[in-house]
Amino acid sequence: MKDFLSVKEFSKLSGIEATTLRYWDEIGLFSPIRRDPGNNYRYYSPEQVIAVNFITVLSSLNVPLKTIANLEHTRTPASIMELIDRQEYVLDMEMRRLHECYSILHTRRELIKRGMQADPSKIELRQMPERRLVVGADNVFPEGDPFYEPFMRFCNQADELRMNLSYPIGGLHKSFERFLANPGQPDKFFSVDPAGNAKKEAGTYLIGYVRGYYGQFDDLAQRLRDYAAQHALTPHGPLYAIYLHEEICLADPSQYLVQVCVAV
Amino acid sequence: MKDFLSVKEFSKLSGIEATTLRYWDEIGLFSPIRRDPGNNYRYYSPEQVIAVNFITVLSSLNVPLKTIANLEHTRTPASIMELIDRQEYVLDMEMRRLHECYSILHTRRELIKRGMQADPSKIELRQMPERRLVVGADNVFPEGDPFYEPFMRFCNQADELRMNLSYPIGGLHKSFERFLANPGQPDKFFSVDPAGNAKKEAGTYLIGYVRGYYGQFDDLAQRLRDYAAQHALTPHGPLYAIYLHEEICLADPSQYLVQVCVAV
DNA sequence: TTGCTCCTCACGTCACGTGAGGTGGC
DNA sequence: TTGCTCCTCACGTCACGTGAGGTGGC
Repeated sequence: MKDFLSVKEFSKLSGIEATTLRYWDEIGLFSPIRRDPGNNYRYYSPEQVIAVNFITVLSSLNVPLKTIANLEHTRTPASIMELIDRQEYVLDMEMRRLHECYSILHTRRELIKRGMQADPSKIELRQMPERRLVVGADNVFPEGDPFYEPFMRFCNQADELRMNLSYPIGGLHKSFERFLANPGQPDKFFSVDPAGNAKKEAGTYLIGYVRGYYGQFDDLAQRLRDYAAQHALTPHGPLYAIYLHEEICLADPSQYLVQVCVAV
Repeated sequence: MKDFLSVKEFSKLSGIEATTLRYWDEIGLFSPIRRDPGNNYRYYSPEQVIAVNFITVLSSLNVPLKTIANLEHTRTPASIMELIDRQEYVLDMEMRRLHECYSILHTRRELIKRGMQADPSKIELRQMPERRLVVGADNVFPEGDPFYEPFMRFCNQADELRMNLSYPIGGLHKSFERFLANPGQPDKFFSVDPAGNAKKEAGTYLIGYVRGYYGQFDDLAQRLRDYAAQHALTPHGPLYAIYLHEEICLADPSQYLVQVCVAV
């Protein structure tokens, strides 16, 4: 059998597992050009590496093996073109998706890191860069449960606002005064999406941290006000509460870490 | 159960199939915050949409559910960061891979289309743009089988030359004269990789097509020579035989379509 | 003879999908 | 009562992976 390759040889040449080659043969996707009539050994030709490489490209793109098998059985230039056309579109979508995932993970990591470095006991004054956001509609807080309804409404806006809820989220208070009056009830929710249509402006911010569930800022509100008074600072513009460590990082809601910042 | 969401409601909010939510509950990856003690109904809280969205991002990146489950059970900022670090690397690799697949499909489609438009009976003169290639080592043709050994050697160089054999391939003859003398035995093989380190120069090329297996150019060689003589053209530089429709497009090797071109 | 490769067959795995049969809420 | 949703349990699916037991080539 000098001019043919055994399963192992062909496996090495093509980079495909021998067990996969047997499976592909079994389902009729890709078979060796000959079988030894005596011992049933599979023998491939070197040229088959071209066809099998094309199959691996498609299968690595999650094209169902049945679809590829159909293609292999008809084998006309037109049908190949058609599949490639479709796949180029799918690939384009997939690459956009991966880009979005990258952006989601990156944004999350940045915020988690910020939370790990934060000292919840301190108020600080720092320059913050611009940050893009997608901001939801005005919240309406009913009696009773403080978060359920407005948060639900925010989530339901996701589609409409082309908002991806995998990004970190936060609450926006229209002014420092409104925060002081109702620290647990943000006027809007937002998601920290770097492709957002709204932005938190760059500038000097008064920053505080607090541990606890979304609604518990009572102590921090006072501390921020005192700090601002002592340093003769006038908060202006909206106040942002970004949930750095929540559900994802910590099982215990009382340990959630929130960063609160307002421009001064 | 006003403040809780049923499986269907949570499914709609999160975009995750109800059956998937049940499966994730079953394997201990993600469970509703409460169960009705009477009928065992699952009830989710709206806040859980944050955690589940993070899970879907990871699972859509093919992180094993067990890995995600471990993460969910420890839930520390440091362990999340570690996973995100790894995933950013994996994502980077994956995006490069998809880019390569896109390039492979695109290059193949271009050549297949060219083949569909070609008229094998005609010789033509055309301007061709530069094309990148990865060229293998010099072929050595032994007696007997004309293709097996050199083609095998070419395939085995793939790793070393960082050559991806999923791109279309072809044969290179160092000169028109060498092609005339031995049309079936190219001096080198090459792969049509747009990121290749070698190139086929842009310029005016004498182009012919032929149907048949890699080695059968006898008629075409003469026709090209006659055409060149009649039009007072002097072929120079290497001759390229690009296999437009082979194994992938056509089951019958006698119908393979090869484009032969040489600069004039 | 020894070690290696090859074969088939059966069963496992992962992340669900699909009914089947039955209960519960408005 | 009707229609809808929910439940569990069992089995199917896709693309392999993993031995188990046995044969064949150098």
